[in-house]
Amino acid sequence: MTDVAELAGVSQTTVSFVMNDRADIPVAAATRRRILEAADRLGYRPNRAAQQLRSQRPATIGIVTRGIASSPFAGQTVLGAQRAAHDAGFVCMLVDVPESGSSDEEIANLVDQGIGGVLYASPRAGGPPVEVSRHLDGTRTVFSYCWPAEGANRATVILPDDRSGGRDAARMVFSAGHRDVAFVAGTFGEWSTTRRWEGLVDAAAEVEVDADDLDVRYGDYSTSAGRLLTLQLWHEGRRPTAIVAGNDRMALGCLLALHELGLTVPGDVSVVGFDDQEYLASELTPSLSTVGLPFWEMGYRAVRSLVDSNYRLPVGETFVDCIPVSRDSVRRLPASHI
Amino acid sequence: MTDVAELAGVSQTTVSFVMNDRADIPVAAATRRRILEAADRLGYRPNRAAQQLRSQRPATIGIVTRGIASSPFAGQTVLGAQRAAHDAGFVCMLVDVPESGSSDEEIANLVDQGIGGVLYASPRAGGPPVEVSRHLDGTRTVFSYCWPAEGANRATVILPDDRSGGRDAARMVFSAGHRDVAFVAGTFGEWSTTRRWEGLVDAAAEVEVDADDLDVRYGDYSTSAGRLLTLQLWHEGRRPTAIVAGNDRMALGCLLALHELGLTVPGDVSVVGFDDQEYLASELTPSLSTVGLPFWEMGYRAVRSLVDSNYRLPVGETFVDCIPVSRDSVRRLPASHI
DNA sequence: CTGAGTTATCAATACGATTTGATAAGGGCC
DNA sequence: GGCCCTTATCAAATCGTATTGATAACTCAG
Repeated sequence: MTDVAELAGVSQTTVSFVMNDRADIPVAAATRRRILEAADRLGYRPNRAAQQLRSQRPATIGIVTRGIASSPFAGQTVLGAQRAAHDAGFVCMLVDVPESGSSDEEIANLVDQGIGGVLYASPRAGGPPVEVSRHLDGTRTVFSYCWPAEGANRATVILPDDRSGGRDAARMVFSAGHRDVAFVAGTFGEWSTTRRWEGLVDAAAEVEVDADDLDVRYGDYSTSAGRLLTLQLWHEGRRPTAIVAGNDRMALGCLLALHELGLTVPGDVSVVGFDDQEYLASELTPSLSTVGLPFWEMGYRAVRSLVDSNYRLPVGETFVDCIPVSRDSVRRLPASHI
Repeated sequence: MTDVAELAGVSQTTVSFVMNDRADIPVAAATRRRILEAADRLGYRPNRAAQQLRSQRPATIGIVTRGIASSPFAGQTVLGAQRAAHDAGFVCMLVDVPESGSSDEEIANLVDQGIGGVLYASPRAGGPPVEVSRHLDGTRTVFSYCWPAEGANRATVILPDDRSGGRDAARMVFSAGHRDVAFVAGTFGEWSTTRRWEGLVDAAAEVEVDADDLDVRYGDYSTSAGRLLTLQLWHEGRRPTAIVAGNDRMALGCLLALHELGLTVPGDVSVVGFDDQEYLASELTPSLSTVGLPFWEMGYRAVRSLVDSNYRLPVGETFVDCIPVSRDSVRRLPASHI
């Protein structure tokens, strides 16, 4: 910056004013031009460390992910977060932590960076609540698809609206005329599982189907569980015309099981998934009707709330709508069938 | 730090020496203890910006990923990278860029941070070569599973050994007695596809199978391509006893197709995948024998080479072994069958 | 012509650490 | 005792920027 000042024949102070586009300080147009030219010629780039040291204003956002590696989804959250950070002139620092265990040191490292806030992102609502490191005590934190172990009611949490998502999924089959529907669900008791089930019940009520007539079986969100539960249904003599699966992997399991049973999808049975998992849902045969989770938007809104004072997420839970995607795995039943 | 010095009754200089564990400067044990105690009491944490400004030593590594969001693999690279960075006291800054298009500004941002080096990570060798931003000119860069568009021969590149991986995959079926093997391959001409094919030919030679007797068909690494190519094989009257698929998604396509054809896996046909894709390979029925890619190690070694001067990746290509995983989708043929 | 207000610029300081060069005290040797 | 070497400590300079308070030149109303 001193070099630029010298080349432009002004003081370093003035250069700083120009570089920061300070509206409250007038700089002659000619001077401004000379400075910008000099900066350009010298390829001047600001020294972030110096900026930060002097201004004390944070310029980076910490993203703490639980299991980015194991999930095809966490990445979307990170992308949304990055966009929001970038829009506000922030940069992102990423730390991945195991689902349990504190990684205290990593977090401390992050905080030392002079962070403007932290996004704590999980790819799913399962697993234990987040043990928040003490090092984050003075730092604004937003939780995405997870809750802190302590003070969850005072935390800012952003969540997909799994309930309305479940409703969306169920409507896909109900509106196609199906009435005998099975729910091949994920892990029993897990937040998302319960919410999706509630949504399914909502949708059933809309078409005057009694919730008790819905056959629900719980597994663990894996492909093999989807397959086994489906086989189990048939072995018990149940013959639903449609299956709503807990997620796309389970839906794949359903597909495999139905194949084994000599049934076709959607000819004999319709199947709906959940997640709109990349490289999976759209590629299966038939392509899977499913409900996508709004990870990108969750990441975006969470971080925007950290960097943009005109935009604040409220304390408590904020829900973001899921994104239903209609594809080929649902067949409309002929009217006579109903 | 000044506070710590005051509380401990020493100069700030001495505190700095203790905090940095400087071996070349002797500090009395008692003094050291007093300082550490004071630091602990005050909850002292160093100001990274100040450290960096003064020392001019970089403390962060930039990770540029192409498409972290869309891939279940990139995450592993990031994890390995993070471990290596952390081990050397570095922290990671992450930027995701679209596969084509420069994201110049994001990269400039990264470099301004005072970066110690950059890892350019792609989840697959496909796509166009990386257009490296000019802003990275003075920065040491390592490429993982991709090459720079310019000066590729002078770049440091770390790659999975897809050829030996292909060999591993093929050996799984050859050593189980299969001789009539089809290769349901990925995108034609793509680096990985070619290398895997070469490996397959290597393995064929080992058991004296002529490469011309291998039936190879190219698709695009998608599940639906795997399915269509498999159906096509059978429609043309081919009856291989084993299929080596270009990746796990294609292997899944094979499974689906074989189901449709009324065949069982591995009873009638054995299938081998590639990637050991999380949530997929191990969950299918039968669980998929496959070959994992060493993403974690690639990330680790790449970044270690940036932060640890005792460990340097050579200029040019470095290959890391793939990780064969034997599961249930391959059946050993009875000896009489051969 | 004067004083106040505006415009354009700068000198000096502070941010919190690292690093350099200096100083003082103690020990060993002749 | 004088000299040198080692040990233990510190004062001061420095990194590159943002910020504050001052200054000089100019404008304009009275």
